[in-house]
Amino acid sequence: MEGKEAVKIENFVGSSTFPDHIQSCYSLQGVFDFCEGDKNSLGFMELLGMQDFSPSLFDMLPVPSVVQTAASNPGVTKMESPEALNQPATPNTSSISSASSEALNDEPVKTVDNEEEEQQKTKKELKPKKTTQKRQREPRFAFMTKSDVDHLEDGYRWRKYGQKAVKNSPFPRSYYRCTSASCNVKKRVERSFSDPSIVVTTYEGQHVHPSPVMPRPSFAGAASESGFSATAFAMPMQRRLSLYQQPYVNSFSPLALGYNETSNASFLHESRFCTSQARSALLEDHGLLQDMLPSHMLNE
DNA sequence: CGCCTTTGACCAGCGC
DNA sequence: GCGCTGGTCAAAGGCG
Repeated sequence: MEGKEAVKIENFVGSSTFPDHIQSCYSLQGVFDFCEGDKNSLGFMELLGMQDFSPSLFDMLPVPSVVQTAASNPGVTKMESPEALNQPATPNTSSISSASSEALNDEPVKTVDNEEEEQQKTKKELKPKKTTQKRQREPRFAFMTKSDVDHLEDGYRWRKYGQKAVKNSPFPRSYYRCTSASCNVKKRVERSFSDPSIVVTTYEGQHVHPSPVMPRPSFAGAASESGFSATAFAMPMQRRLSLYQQPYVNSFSPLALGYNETSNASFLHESRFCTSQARSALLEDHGLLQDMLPSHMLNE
């Protein structure tokens, strides 16, 4: 990913607890500005320490990335950084969230195995349950999506392993785990208390495998779901929203002007780019996109 | 039959 | 120490 697609993440203040963030993020209109291009700013992937994706995963995906227009409809489908309070603000971006610093590297790789074994031992003695070691936290990324469905299609297969009522929210929180063996990515899905139409998804961890889900012939860019080189990307979701989701149009996007949501796959993909300059850069840099976008879009 | 969801119980962390 | 809450487990059941 290039810096030109940097995410603008404003400083979040306050708690690091998720619910609080949901609140605060949601209320933060314009948390992400799409059009103020600071090409030097760090992009989302940089935040994640994934600078080696080239072209960026985002750009490879023709999938509708629902980008929220902070101006007209606050809080919808924004990426959040609920737990990235320590991350440097990265001016400029669109649908992105941020890495949680809380667990990024504080995980002493050291004797995790040993610890785990010990703990498993002790726990088995107590109860044949729970193999959790000292609750290690993976980097987490959260973002909001306006959607009717809770579980958004993101190209990966998930198994629901729990659901809990959340305090101060009438909506339960669902817990999903990537079904791929050896991939311990998890995600939590819940609806925003303040706006039930908004789904807050929190990814935790990074996929260590390509997206296993073959595309349903949904989008024009059906390749989307599979073409995703999910090398280590935990939250492709913002790029792969299913048709169930109400596409959110980034009103800042020049493409949005001539495109409506019916062509969401292409449009939304583009929606991150706010200036024609950025767009042309996109077209130059990412030939892939050219294959995927309707020609008339490219001409625009 | 395999995979998934549901759901109640359990556990750990945290605040009081 | 106790209670609350979030997170996870695992049995049971459903579905294709």
